Amino acid sequence: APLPGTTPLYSSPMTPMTPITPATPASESSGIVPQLQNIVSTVNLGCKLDLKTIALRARNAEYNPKRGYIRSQPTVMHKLNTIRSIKDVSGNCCIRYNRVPAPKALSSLVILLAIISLTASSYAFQRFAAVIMRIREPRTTALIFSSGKMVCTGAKSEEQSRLAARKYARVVQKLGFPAKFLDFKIQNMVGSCDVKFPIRLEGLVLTHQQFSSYEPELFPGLIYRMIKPRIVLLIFVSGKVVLTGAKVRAEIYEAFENIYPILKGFRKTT
Amino acid sequence: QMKESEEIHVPDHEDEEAETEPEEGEENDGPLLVPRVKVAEDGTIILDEESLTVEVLRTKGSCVVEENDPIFERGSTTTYSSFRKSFYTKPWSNKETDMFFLAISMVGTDFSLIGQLFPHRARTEIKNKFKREEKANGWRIDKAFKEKRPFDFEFFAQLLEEVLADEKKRKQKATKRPSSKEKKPPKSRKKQKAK
Amino acid sequence: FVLTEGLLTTTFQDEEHLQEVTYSRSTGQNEQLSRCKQRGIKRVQDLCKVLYLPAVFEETALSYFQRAIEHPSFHLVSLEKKEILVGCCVFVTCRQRNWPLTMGTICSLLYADKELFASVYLCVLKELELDVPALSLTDLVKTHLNSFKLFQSSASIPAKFAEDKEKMVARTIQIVELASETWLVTGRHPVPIVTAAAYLAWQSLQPVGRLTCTFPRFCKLAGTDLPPPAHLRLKELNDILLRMASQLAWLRVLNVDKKTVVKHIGDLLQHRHFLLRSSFSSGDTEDQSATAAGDGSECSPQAEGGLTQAEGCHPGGKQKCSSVQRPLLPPCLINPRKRLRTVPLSPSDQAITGDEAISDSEIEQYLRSQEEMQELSKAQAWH
DNA sequence: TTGAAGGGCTTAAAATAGGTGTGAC
DNA sequence: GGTCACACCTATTTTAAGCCCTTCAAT
Repeated sequence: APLPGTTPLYSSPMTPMTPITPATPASESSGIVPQLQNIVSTVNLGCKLDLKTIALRARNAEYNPKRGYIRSQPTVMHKLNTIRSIKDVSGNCCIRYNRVPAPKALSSLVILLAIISLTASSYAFQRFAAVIMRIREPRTTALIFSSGKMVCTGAKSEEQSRLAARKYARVVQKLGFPAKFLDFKIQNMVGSCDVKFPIRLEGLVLTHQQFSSYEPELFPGLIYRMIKPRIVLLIFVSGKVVLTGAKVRAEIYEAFENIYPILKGFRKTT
Repeated sequence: QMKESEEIHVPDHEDEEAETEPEEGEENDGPLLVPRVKVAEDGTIILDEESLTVEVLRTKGSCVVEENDPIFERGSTTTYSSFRKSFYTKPWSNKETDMFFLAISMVGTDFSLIGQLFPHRARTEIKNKFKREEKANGWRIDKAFKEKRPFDFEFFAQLLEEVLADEKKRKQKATKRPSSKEKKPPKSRKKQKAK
Repeated sequence: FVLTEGLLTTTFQDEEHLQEVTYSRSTGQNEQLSRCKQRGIKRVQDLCKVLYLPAVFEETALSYFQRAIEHPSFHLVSLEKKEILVGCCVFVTCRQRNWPLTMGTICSLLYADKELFASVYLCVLKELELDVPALSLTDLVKTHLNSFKLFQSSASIPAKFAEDKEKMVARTIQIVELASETWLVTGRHPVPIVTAAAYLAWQSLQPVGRLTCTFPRFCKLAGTDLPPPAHLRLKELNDILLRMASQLAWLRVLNVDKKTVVKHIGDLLQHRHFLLRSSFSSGDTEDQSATAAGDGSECSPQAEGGLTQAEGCHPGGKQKCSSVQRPLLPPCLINPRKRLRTVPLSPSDQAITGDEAISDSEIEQYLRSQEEMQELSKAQAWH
């Protein structure tokens, strides 16, 4: 598969390129290479972690395991008129203030009761049980679990994702945990590109109905579930395409080369 | 038909004072919608939670259809529903943005903790602000993270209060006297203030 | 055991029979076998009644519901979703028979959250592998206009505002088709398009006295909603009409503007194919047009370093468009929304192998010193 | 009174995981 | 009634274009 930055530039989109043999016949190649936008990977650090310690000692970390309840106070009435949100003891917002929808405005007492019931007891403020950690180089975010498993998101290449994951592991090590670096694996890749011509989605959904879902009432893009490779594509009228669900980048490239000739068939009114 | 509850999501209010009023709605439905509440001697509000909960669960989707005879015609008009649960985020002014970067340099990337420094902002607002600034002014994020400052809650709270009060004052002035084009000299942004 | 095994038959008699058996059995001896299923069946029937659907729809909807409720993917979902499932099955049935029911209508009947309905609906399509035709805009025009109160004068509708229904439907359909041909429909909510087209149709059928009636007032008269995107659709349609009008010599001398162009909609629609061809670059150059509107096709396939530059040249392209032969393109390509983008990979980023050494000092910038930790806990205690 | 602008939600994918909803055993 | 085996909420990332909502600027 062609590599984005290293391949000689194609002087013309339709010109078959010489150096690397594409999977498809040269005459059918799109000449367009999808760009990777996001990579999700997992690693097992191989030891149990105390997330509270990590959150306290790392200044690039965040952790809200669970909550307490806010007890209703006489000041609730006052708060109603002066603030825009109520936060729980961890500082997380549990209630936001906006305007009551006009047609079915609720009486303020009902609102107050709802707020009290939510803050007082019946609502459990579920929080996520992982440390959220960020580094700037490569710019990524990681979820670190007490089991020692870690998820790394936001990298734009496989190598970046691996390097970032190693840095997170080093931070954890430096905090005193015997972290290892086991089973690094790319779990998902997202790519995007532009075919440079508008696409009649309503025509495409007719001829590829078994793979497509196009519901403009719900989402402006057509959702195309390709079987081989098993990739989901979001196709937009503008000609922009998003590809996701890949484990390796070749799947993104292959899926795009598969869809390109199909899209070319719908650039004009059908 | 069927207006009442709308329930759980907690809409809210803020617009006006309601304080004075247990006006309550008699306009809304029937006997059961309003849960009972009483005020204890110390002022604590006590809610008959059970009634509220039951109410909410019941209205949540169950028998809408069978119990009324809506006159919906085919292709009817009422179709454009918008039960959206989106929340409006007040735009960040330049000075508040400066405070945001100050917070970053004080506590790092703990958005919940930063949220405690901004009483009027939710964690998601802080997180979105961070992501937005990362794309638009990534260098400022880097700079703020590297320039560590001592974490002084009181200092921050006081400074923020001043900034917000200032803004409010300015806004009122602007609305009352539109002529004054003073507004605010567009400084900041580049050089940051705050000691 | 499955009570409904073999239930998905195709004839009315079979289905009715099995349905009866199912109901009595489950109520009589096996009550717990899905209380929610029984309730769901009842709700499907009620919903069909409320919507005045033809009798045949009910059986189809019921068979979908039973298929769905027994499908492994829906066994363990929340009760709330199961109730929405009812609406999805009715909705699917309507779609398959080209009955123009919108999601908004069904959501308001079910008192359901639109986003939740949407997710259940997409799930049903995926899991049951259903092929559902798109909502037919032509059919939607007919039924949507049917609810307008414009077709006979009354206390609230002056005679000059009343319009013949057939004429109104015919012209609205033509305008919707024009919108579709000019990329105004793809990816957009259908109802606002119809609303905007109906307004233009109504004005154009008798411009005298109606030109001064605003869009919101029109909707109020007709007793219909005015969804926010309808304003945008109206603006886009006006833009197209003006462009078409500029091709006709006798209109050019009249100096038509966005208000007066409405008077000539009849003429414009008559020659719409010709006018579209001549007012935009011809059909086949769509690929050139894309090139003209976007950045050069040369620079984009590969160079991502050129991304920011490419954005920089958009304004130029836009201006070019507005003057002469603008290509016929979707509005989202003509007025690209400026969005923040992540900075692209720099060459040095691409050189990363993943095996680089990691310095201690780099890691240490992420750690709090002993003093910082004390400050932090002190501050939190205070709070 | 209008619009424009800005921010946040929708859709897809994938791993991580506790607590709880759900219904058949 | 307890077990089982999922659902599914919270959270993270990233692109696409449309819609919704609020605020503020000109007319």
